[in-house]
Amino acid sequence: MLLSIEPDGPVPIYQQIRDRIVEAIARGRQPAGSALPPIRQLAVDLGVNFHTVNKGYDLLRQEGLLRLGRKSGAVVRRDAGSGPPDPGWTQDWTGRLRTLLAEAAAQGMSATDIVAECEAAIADFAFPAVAAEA
Amino acid sequence: MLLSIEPDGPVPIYQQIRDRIVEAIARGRQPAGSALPPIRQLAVDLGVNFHTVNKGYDLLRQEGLLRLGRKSGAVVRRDAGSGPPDPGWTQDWTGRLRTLLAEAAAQGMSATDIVAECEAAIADFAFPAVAAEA
DNA sequence: CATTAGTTCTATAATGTATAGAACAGATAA
DNA sequence: TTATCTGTTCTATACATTATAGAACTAATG
Repeated sequence: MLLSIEPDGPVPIYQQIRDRIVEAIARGRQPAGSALPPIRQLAVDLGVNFHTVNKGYDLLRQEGLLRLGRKSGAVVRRDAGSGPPDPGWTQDWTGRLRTLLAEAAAQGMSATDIVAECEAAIADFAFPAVAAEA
Repeated sequence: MLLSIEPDGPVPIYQQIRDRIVEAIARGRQPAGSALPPIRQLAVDLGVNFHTVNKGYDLLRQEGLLRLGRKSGAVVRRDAGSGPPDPGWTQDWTGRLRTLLAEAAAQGMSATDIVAECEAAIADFAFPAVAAEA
């Protein structure tokens, strides 16, 4: 199964679809150029309406991560090796990051634990091989 | 001004109120035991309905960060020095963290830049002084 | 030309958000 | 006691979002 969804959760289905695909891209399971399932097919697989999948794909297109074509279908447009992100996006993302990390600090998580969780998450991602490693 | 709000933004007002207070707690500007403005007063200051503020406060109460009393008002219940967070909360938070960091990786941000942003955010927080520092 | 797959349109039901007003329940102070 | 302050609960309305449903359209491919 490419995607797993919680239909009765608090987060909207189209948002879950978007999130799972973003994670798949970050982990290298969907590199730039790879194809995603057609809207209608994925909708059947997940047991949801095809408009819901369309909304998730369209979100990814707005974020620059997907290219949608008539017959070409949904193709990944960006991944970890596609160059630096848009400055406007970075500013927005930083704000969301600070809110999320602030929540951890307020809940009593230590600074070292927070950093450890961040590094553990990053360890699962597929970054392009750097020229100078040694 | 204790709080600033974007009324026409995509994120709900009650969520913004919750987020700003979480950040204030993490930064030590609202330590455990400190009082927040009364619901009706903050509503006037922000120019929103008092039910909206109530919803934000109630969210923080559900998260264990606020204690709400009849006359005592809204008082911060937890901060960075109140001990380790709930395991169930940690699991949920880790999932949200991974999604957010995956977005950065998919957008082309490097691993070192991501870690740097995390550490920059944490640098603004007020963690309790550790016994062994040297 | 037929097929495929995304796109656009209307429509409906359910849920979430924000506002509004009223009343209630404790706790404190005059 | 009485008045005041504070969170709490209730109904109600208006608007936006979410999810479903069906139909038709557009462009590219075989």
